Amino acid sequence: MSEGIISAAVTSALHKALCKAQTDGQLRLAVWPSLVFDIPKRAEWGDLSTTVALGLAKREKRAPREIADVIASHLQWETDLFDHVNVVPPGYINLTIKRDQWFRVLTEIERQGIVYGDSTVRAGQKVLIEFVSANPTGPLHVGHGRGAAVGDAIANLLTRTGADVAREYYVNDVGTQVETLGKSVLMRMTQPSLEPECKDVPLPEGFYQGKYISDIAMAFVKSRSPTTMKSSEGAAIEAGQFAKDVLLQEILEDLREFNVHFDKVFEEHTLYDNGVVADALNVLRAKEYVYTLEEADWLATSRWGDDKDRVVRRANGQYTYFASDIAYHTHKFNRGFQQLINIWGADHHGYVPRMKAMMHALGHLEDSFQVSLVQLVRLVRGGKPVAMSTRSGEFVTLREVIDEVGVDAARFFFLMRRCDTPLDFDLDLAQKKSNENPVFYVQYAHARIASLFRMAQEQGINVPSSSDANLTLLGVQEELAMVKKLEEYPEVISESARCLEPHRVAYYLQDLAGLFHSYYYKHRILQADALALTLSRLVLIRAVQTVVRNGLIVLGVSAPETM
RNA sequence: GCGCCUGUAGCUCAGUAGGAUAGAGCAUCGGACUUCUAAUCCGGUUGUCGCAGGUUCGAUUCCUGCCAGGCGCGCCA
Repeated sequence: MSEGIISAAVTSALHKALCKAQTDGQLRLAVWPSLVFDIPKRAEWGDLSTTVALGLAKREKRAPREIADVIASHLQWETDLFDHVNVVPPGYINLTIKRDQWFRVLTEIERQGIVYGDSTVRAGQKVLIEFVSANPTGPLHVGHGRGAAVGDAIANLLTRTGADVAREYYVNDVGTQVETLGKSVLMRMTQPSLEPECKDVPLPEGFYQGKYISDIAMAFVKSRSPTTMKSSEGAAIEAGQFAKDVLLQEILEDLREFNVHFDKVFEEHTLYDNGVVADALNVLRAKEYVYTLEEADWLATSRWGDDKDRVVRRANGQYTYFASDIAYHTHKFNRGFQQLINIWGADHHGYVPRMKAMMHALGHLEDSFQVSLVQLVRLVRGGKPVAMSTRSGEFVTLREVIDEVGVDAARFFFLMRRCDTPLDFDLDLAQKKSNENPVFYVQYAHARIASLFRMAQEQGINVPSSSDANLTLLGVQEELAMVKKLEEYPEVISESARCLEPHRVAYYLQDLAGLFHSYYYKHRILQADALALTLSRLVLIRAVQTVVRNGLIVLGVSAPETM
């Protein structure tokens, strides 16, 4: 179920009402309208409202108000579900749900527990999500961290909607950059720069500058006999391989610490070792999508909207990065994945059109490939941006951020904003233990509920099952508001998954936590002289706790019992 | 020059398969601790939804053109 039980019931009632209207000849309904409704902005407009009548007016050639009246007249019969049905000009149908119906939400959450919010909209779909894929030429920086958090959360969302999801990290270990990496290591070795005081001496432009290069150089020296220390071509390759392996392991270690795990680390060089690149290009050449011009091979991407055709093999015989990517994505499809999702830094957006073109060339729907572009992260401390520069190698690493604010805060902050807008990451705020800090605020709602349960336990009160509580005692406005919010959760998940937008979950959790904190302050939950009320309130807040936890799991943030 | 993203309250941002009087947090001002965690809560203030047209019963949302900011436009990866 991709929507809450109340929404589902209303959809079904609306469907029935339209059928009845059609059978009775009141509406033609040649084209069936989509049964959408939203939560009205104002409470006096009811719990839910639909604009189907407005949408139908043109096709039925009748006033929207009339159509709304017809539909409403049939909805009126659903007396178990609706308290009342109002038609408001120009043709809104406002629905007020019977109060008792709402309590079914609590029973449902109790029944489903950890899977509340899950759906089957992507059942049977094999999805490959490729993310991070940072080049193994240095440690992960904060931007990669955002990509990691976003990719992992999206993968969680897809799993929650029933997809069979594989997480993959693609390693560019072919080409000039590993060579440059090796040369950088050698240069640190051949200069007298292994001495600690020389680590800061900059290398010539175009080489990797970070201090980590010196560390790797030292490790490389230890692992090799001095005779192989010549700065020959062979030594550069060897040093590059060595450095790449070290850095990749460190990257994966950082990601593990960040609770990001991959099903597969896919190394680009295997595509060459196994002839996948040549095969993939041969297939495209057979379709006459690849042609030779001026001794280079081109893929005719401009046929499908790219600005120009792209070189796949250079005149010197070497394949381009794009050739690897063609092979890699061909290989993804060949492994049985139907939907490919890539999470990229926004600076790669210029690459998207040729990827879309590639899909056409490979004979797949353009929609089978989706990219989420993740914008930059700007670290802020004391209200001022933290200086970052990749050129000097003095960027802020993901590890430094994790060490400073913790995994939970880092992940939540990375997921707080829509990923295509730049993110200001406030390092001070992320560490605050107060309501200003959204992570803390949400986690604290979970912990506070756990604390209430402990307190109840001490008084000999266990949280009852919903069937053992009189839920109709839940009557105050704050309680109803929370239940309605809980009912929205499945749709929040399915919509976040559909749009690949995990930030919606973060916003939802802040709203829900806000409702809870406000409720907690206004109404006493544990009341010795009102046991029945206490029991029903415990059922309610357990449902809140379940949903907060489920949402945090999607974001990859822990749900603590105590704080 | 071409392309992509962004432009919503003082700040940071939600909201867009078109819907009713546009929201939240922060900041600011003023309140609430003999209390189940005050690690929290309550109230007040805040808008030409970048600008101009168009589509329509209705546009922050869709289309076109401008303006501003960011990013990208290699036989690099």
